[in-house]
Amino acid sequence: MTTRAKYSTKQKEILLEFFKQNPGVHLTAGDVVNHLKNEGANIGQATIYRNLESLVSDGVIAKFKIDDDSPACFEYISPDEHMGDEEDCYHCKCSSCGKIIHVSCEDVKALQEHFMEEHGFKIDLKRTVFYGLCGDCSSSK
Amino acid sequence: MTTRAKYSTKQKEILLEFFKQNPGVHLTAGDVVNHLKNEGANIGQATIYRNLESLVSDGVIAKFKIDDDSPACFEYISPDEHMGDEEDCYHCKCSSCGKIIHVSCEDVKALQEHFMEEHGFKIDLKRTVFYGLCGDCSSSK
DNA sequence: CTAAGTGCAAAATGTTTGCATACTT
DNA sequence: AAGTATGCAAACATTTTGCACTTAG
Repeated sequence: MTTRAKYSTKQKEILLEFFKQNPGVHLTAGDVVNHLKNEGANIGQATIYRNLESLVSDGVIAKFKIDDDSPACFEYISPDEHMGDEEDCYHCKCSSCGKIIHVSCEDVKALQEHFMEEHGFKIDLKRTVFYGLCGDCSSSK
Repeated sequence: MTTRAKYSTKQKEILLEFFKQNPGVHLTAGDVVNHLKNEGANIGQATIYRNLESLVSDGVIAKFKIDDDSPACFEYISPDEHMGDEEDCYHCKCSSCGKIIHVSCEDVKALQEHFMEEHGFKIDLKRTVFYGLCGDCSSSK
C-alpha cells in the first residue's frame, strides 16, 4: 500500500549513503542540506525533503521529532534492527534542560507488548519520545 | 526560576476561561485565535501565543504535539489532576490513519514509576505521545 | 518514449519578534 | 510613574508545491 520509489536515482543514493555513514546520529533535513552543499553535491532541497520521506516509507530511515521547537530528525535504521524490530534505543527528552537521554530497557518492551495485547496498538519506539524531567533537573528544583 | 506573569490582564483571563470551558479538549493556537475572533474578542494572535506559553509555564494548561505535521495542542489541566499528578489519559497516535486514541491504564503508570526509579527520569504523560499503528491499520495491511 | 524524479523559486504553515501604544499596579 | 502586556505587521524557520526540465527504465 505504501507508495515507493520506482526509479533509483543518484540523489537518493547519495542521501542514503550519508545516512549509512552516520548510524545512530540524528540528522535534520537542514543538516543534510548543508552537508551535501559542502560536499559539492548539487541536490535541491525539495529533492532532499522528498527523498527523506521516501526513505522513511521505504523503512530505511526513521523520522521523529525530539522537540516541539526544532526540526524533524532522521536516523539510519541498520539492517539488523530493521529486520528483527530490534529497536533498543528510546529517547527521553528533558523538558527543562533539553537534554536527550537514550534508554534501553526491557520494561519499555513490556509496555509495548501490553499495548499490543490490551489495546491493539503497536507502539513505534523509534518515533515515540518520552517527555519529562531528567534526574538533574527534578532534583535541582 | 520560571518567568511568570506579573500583571493579570483581561486577555489572559479570557484565554484561561476558554480553556476551563473545554476540559479534555485539544486546542491549537489557531483554534483559540479563531474562537476568540468569532466571539468578537479582539485579541491579537501574538498575545495569544504569548499567553499560551505563559499559561503553560504557570502549569494551568499543557502543551504537546500530537503530530509532526500539525500545530501544537494545548489542553486545560483541571486543578484535581494538577495537584495530585492524576494524569489518566495518554495519547496514542496512529501513524497510518492519523487516529488519536486515548488510553488510560495502570501499566503506563507502572512504566512511569520504573523510569523514575531506574532511570531517574520523570515521564510527563501529558506531553508524551505514543506513536505507532492502531489495530485497524495493523490488521488491514 | 514515458513515467518518475529534479531543481528552482514561490507559497504555505505555524510561530516569533520589533516597536509604538495601552494597561496594571 | 514604571514596568508589563498588547496589537499590528513584518520576520522567521521549516516544509511543501507548481511547473518546466532531465533522467531512468
